[in-house]
Amino acid sequence: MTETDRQTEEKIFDAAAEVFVEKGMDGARMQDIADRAMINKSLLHYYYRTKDKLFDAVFQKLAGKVFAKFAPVFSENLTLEEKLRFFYKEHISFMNENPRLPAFILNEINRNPDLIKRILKNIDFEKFWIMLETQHKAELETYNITRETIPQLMSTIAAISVFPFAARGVLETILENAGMQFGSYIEERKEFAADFVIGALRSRINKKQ
Amino acid sequence: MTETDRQTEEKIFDAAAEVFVEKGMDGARMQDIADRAMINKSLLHYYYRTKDKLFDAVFQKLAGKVFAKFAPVFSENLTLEEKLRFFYKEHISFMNENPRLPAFILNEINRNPDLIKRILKNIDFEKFWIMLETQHKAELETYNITRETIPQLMSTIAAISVFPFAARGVLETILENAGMQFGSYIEERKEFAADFVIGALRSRINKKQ
DNA sequence: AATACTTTTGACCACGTGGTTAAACTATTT
DNA sequence: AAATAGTTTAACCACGTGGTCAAAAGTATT
Repeated sequence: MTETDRQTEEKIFDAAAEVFVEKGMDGARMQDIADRAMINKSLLHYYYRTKDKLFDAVFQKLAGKVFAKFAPVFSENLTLEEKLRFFYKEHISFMNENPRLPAFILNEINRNPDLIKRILKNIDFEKFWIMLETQHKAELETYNITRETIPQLMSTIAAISVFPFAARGVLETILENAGMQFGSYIEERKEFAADFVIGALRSRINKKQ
Repeated sequence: MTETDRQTEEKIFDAAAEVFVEKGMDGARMQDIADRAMINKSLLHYYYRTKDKLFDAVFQKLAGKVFAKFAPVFSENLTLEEKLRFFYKEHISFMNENPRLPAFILNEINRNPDLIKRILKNIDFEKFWIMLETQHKAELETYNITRETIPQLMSTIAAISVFPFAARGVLETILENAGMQFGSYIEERKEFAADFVIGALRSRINKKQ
């Protein structure tokens, strides 16, 4: 099977993913997708009956991929601090290869909050906490991390890696003014992020409230 | 410009701001804006000739307001740590009153990066750094903050307050699963964010590299 | 009261949109 | 080879879109 013989459905999906990520659901045009897939517009409707269904297929797959990227950290046999370094290295690298994905997903969820529920409803956060607790009981105590502080902590950890991509346009302009490149900022960030969070965690030692 | 002029123009602007923030540029409809302003659609075009011009007016004003919120921190006579606490309290409160603003602005910039250049080009970041250096010379040295580390630091500080609003849909769903409210999460965050950053900064003391 | 000017309206338009349909083409089965 | 089922296409459509325009309504000036 040659390059051009790729299955039509796959060609459509890839083209749709490109256009949707670039323009968003509202800004995307079926004709644009058809053009990029180098097929007739009617074929879109033959494989995915409506724009909504096509968007849904694309979103579910891409969003699933992104959220899955948070998981493998827990299968590694590392200390909490090592896991943090591992996470930022992996996660920022992944996002750097798909730089528009975070903003796309966050924005579409903002447009239609139901989109995310299907993806997250399968995740058992209680189980996740138990796993964390059994793997890192001592460390959690040391850092004074409890079930109650998890949301603040986790959202902060995610914020530090995701935000630069969600706010890429702003950041690029500011960095440019300072004579820096977004690319090297991102490279730096892998280490900076881990150092920053680990520093914040260590400062919690012996500060039970 | 008469009294009724201002009223109409203001009514249009407010309605447009609502719709644009809610639906984004692509998703917004001129008819929808006219309906909310309770006027004829033609009147939109009478005051703001095109959708683009109307959007531009709205975006420039809202974005300007948001970025201006970062400034007043520097006019206060406080230590760096106090300023951080002050900033998070003020900034998160402001965003909580306009919860869709951050996602809207970030997304529209992502759609059209030129939008932000007009706003940021007037800001002199060199002057900003000099101000910071003169106000907090000793502290910057203590925390080992240099001109080079500023972008990483500042983007991290912003990330921690902005991200929860940009990712509100995801966060709300996750918090719900854990039996928590977004509102109380945000209230907690004002203090958590400051503690976290201050902790990270303190861990930099005597760690010159 | 008449005039000139501004604001508001309804009717209208060209165009791009997502979507449909019937026919043409291709592969598979009989 | 013929019939059948699946794939692809061009032509088409209803509709919503941003935008226009001339006339009406309202207001200020003379």
